[in-house]
Amino acid sequence: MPNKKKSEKLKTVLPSGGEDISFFEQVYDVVRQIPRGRVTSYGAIAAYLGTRMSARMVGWAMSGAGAVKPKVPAHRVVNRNGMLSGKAAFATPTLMEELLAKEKIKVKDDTILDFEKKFWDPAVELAL
DNA sequence: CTCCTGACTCAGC
DNA sequence: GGCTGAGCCAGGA
Repeated sequence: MPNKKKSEKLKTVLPSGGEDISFFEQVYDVVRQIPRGRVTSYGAIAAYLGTRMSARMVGWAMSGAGAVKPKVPAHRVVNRNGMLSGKAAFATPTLMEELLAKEKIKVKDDTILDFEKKFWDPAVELAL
């Protein structure tokens, strides 16, 4: 079956230094490390990767989060406001909220309550 | 090959 | 204090 590495398509042009992983994989790696009951923002991940302004790429990387394995808890990633901007990208627009609810995360009006309290900063937790 | 859009964010008005 | 524009990287038409 002609299918082995879909990520190969996402092959990046990262500077030759040893890092062959793409920007997307870096995002996935960080997101997978998000502990249960915690959430983070695209900007935080982007900042952790060193590209604060490329938060869009982070969100976009999440577009393939459901297609990449192992599974990426994209539902724990929201925008800077804590709003579930990407809920529409899930199987169902309510799936994201449900998943968060299972982690004891309260969501009101598509926005995470106590967001800053449940906020998980990779730059701090991972202390890179 | 060029143009546009996209799960964002910041700065300016 | 809310809206608009610009910047970011990458992929699809």
